[in-house]
Amino acid sequence: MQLEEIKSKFERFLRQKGYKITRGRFEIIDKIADYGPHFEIEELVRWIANQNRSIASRSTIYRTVRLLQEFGAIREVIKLGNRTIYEFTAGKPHHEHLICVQCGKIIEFYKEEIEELQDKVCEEHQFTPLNHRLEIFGICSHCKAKSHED
Amino acid sequence: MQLEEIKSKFERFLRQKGYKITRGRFEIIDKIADYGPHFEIEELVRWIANQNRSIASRSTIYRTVRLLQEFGAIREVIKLGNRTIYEFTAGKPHHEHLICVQCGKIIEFYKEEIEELQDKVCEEHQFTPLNHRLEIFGICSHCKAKSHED
DNA sequence: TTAATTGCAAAAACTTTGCAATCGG
DNA sequence: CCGATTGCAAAGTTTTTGCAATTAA
Repeated sequence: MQLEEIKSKFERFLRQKGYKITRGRFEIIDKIADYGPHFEIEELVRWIANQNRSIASRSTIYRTVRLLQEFGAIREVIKLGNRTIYEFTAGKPHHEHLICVQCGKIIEFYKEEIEELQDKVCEEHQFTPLNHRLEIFGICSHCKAKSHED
Repeated sequence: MQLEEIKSKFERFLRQKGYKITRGRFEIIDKIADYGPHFEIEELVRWIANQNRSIASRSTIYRTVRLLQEFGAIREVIKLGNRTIYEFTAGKPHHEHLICVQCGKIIEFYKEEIEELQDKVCEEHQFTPLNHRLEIFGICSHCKAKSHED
């Protein structure tokens, strides 16, 4: 999905909720898209603050991230210790993550069968799933190779 | 695994690390075992503080929870918003969780095939898994039934 | 006009830490 | 005795919020 498409869908979302279309909100989307697929809020706050023209305060960024989660463009994908890593899903299909605990590298994957098995488990428990998150923590191939050098 | 067995393994763990065997640490294990399988730290701190004989301060509880995680008796199993729910795994076999976002109910499940598929994914990425967490958020059967009453 | 939004600073919630006193081995 | 542990209070992080000024509709 194109960025412009997301923004116009977000605009519709805001209208439908009775919220206002402000420049700040859309500039934050641009910045998040620029930043890359994964970010932590404080990281984003500092990054935005360090740019020549500041577009939004810390509170507005926090509030907008919450709004974008509600809208569905952003997801909390990794919870590691006290850190939360968000993903700008931007219409990307659903997927899970491998996280290298050594270098922080994030690898995305999708396994249809895992999804199906989850649905099965939910059925067995008469549980209606809304969303899920699978995080696999470990060591990536690069870090493993590096540790063998010693 | 029996509580006493866990405690004696923990004792060995402490010795092996050059740490000390203190009464506080073992009383905290007892309290966690008493509390139930899932807890949040602040909840536990308040619960312990409200008992006639206080056994450990907030810092000691935080420090001991960290130690027990290192030891492997405790796991961070659910990360929801800014909350962290720990589990006293106590030698229970590995499993994942369904979390009802309405009432907070936690249902444990285990699906061998999901585990196998995860291993397969890791192999495909030459990724060495250390641990993982699968959280499925949704509505439990009880809450669904209740919402149909209206 | 009027209701939502923003920025700021303050507060809240959670967690870690420095330090002096204490305790275990 | 020596080094680890504890409790306390202080500080660190991350996130939320009250409020007055501003802005969108």
